[in-house]
Amino acid sequence: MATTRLSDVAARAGVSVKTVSNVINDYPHITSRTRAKVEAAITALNYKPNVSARSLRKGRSDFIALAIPEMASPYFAELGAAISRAAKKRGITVLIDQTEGEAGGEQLVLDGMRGQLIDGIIFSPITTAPAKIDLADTAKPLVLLGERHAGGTLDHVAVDSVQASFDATMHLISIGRRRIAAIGVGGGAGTGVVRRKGYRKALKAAGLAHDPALELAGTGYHREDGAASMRELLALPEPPDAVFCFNDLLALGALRTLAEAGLKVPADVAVVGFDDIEDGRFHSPSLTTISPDKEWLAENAVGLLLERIAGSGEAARRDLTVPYTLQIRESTSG
Amino acid sequence: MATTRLSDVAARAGVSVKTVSNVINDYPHITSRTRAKVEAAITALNYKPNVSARSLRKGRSDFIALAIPEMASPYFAELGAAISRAAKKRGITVLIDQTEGEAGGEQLVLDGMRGQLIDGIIFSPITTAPAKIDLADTAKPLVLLGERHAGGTLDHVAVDSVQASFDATMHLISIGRRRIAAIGVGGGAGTGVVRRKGYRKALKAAGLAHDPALELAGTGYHREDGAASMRELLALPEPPDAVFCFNDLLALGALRTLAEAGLKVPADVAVVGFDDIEDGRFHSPSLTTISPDKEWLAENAVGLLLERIAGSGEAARRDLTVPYTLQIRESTSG
DNA sequence: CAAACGTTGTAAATCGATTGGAGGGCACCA
DNA sequence: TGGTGCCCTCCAATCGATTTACAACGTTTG
Repeated sequence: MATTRLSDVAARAGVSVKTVSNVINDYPHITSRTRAKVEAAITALNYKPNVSARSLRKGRSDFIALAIPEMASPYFAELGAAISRAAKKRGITVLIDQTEGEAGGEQLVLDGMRGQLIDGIIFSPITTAPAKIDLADTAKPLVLLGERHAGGTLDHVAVDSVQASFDATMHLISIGRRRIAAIGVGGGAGTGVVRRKGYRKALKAAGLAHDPALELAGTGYHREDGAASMRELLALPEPPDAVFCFNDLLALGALRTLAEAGLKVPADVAVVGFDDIEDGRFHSPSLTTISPDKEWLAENAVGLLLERIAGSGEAARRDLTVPYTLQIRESTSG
Repeated sequence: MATTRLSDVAARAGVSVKTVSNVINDYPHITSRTRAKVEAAITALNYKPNVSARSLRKGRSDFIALAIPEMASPYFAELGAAISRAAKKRGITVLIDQTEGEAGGEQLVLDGMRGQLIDGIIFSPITTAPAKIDLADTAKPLVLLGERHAGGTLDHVAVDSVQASFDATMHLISIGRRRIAAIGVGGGAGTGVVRRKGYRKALKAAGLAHDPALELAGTGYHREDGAASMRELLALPEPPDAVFCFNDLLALGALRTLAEAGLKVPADVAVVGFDDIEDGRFHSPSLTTISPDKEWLAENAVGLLLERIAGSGEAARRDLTVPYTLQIRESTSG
């Protein structure tokens, strides 16, 4: 229980504090005998350097923050898990911040929250306008996830949403659908806009008419929003024969509504999602979806942030594009 | 960018450092005028106390850790979200630790990990034997989630799993099922054992024979495990007419298998889960399940831990029982 | 044999916030 | 005007690790 200090280790190993510090911080000029002695003492005493003291002195804590709208949302939970793992591999710890999708919470992230403890932030905004984020003087390195916007100045990691949405829509077209709806066009932080762009582009490429009645904004990106939007679509005089949902939760909600209505998927209505959460893989019917490589995303977001933290600062801004695949499952190929 | 210090605030407000500290730490004997001046300076400079320095000095960081098997698992994601919220309300921050269900990871939690930064731990073990946990000298207050075991010495918050499982099984019996399987009896850290106890108790109470072939251990608590176990059950010469799955993920996996087999739920097989994750509420059919009050759980786990942290120490061990309800949905009442 | 080198010890300062004690200044009351 | 509180300042020490500068020691090498 008595907290062991560096000096305790030094005493135990019969060396000076300086030497122990040298060992811990991988300094050159240390005999392997000394190093062994010190390491033995460290494990014997189960010594763990005091994070507060170290961070206070070094100005680095090896903590980074991940700011996401909500961790109970499967996509963010999976992302958080991947980022935590990626960080842990590099010896750093991730603090997860739920912004609750509120502007206030996100603003808090942008201000130097958490009193200089964290070394940097991976931020997945949802309400804050991109332009505002760029202006924020965070004092800490910041990597953005999610849709990019022109003229940004921050490092960025994201899927090419336009292309992915184009692919998803083209897939629906390729299986013979002609009346394709989109759910989620009003989505946060530009997501809706960008994915709609890909969707419209595909319709145009296929020479299909664009019907505004088939573009549903909804109020959020959850299952219930998808369910509600789908109900609206079914109430249309001429309901769609396919739906592209801008994330998997919306799609799962839509599937629920379709099941309640007694419609067959994909026979009556085909459904495509976006995110590839595990939930969709086990659903009946399983969900066709855009599958971003989350491990890649996590690795690179963390890597990018750590480079920023290590680097003196003025390197050029970088934009990484996350690889993705279209996972074709039962919801479009009965 | 220049990190503002306490002394900067003092200078700006025209008072001494001590006074600013007094204001921040809510000391008595401060004129409202002075307080106002200081607070104005704080907001003007956007001052945030340096967590490292404060924690070093005070020996408290207002950080607690939540150690869970994996945050990508919906139940834990929802729990983590609830606990984060509960903690934030009290001004403290939650670090989430994924033990990955590995003994090593859990052991790390038990050792005083994170170098004295955290004030306490909320621990949801899965592989570590309960007895071992009790013995661990964590040096930090620890609250356990999950199944309790006799003779424990640590604070504990959990659902009465035996009773809940009894209720779940009785519900299946009450709708006329007679051949009721259980999936997950081999589950981690005592969960399987305790829930099986309630399951068997219900069978016995109803005078139903207990068939060992209907108790599936499986290898984990994920969808794929549930799907695999269900396949085994269907391969039986005399398959069950109902299944009680020890968590919702298992149940969702089982539902998937049933759908693939072309069986109707609940007509052919009724299914009950445990946890009430959002996923099950939107599934078709929606999942009947034991619904623990997660908000209550979060509030009380955090509250209990904070009391421990604040208290000098020797208060008696406490055991809190989380309220739950049986949510009857389509998977048992078509 | 002496200079050079490599390894470790000593001593002291630093990071920023907190805290205790001694004392100064002020207002208010008698 | 003298006295009593109350509010606040000043000074110094502390938390634990890191880091700098320099000294001391032993070994190797020219």
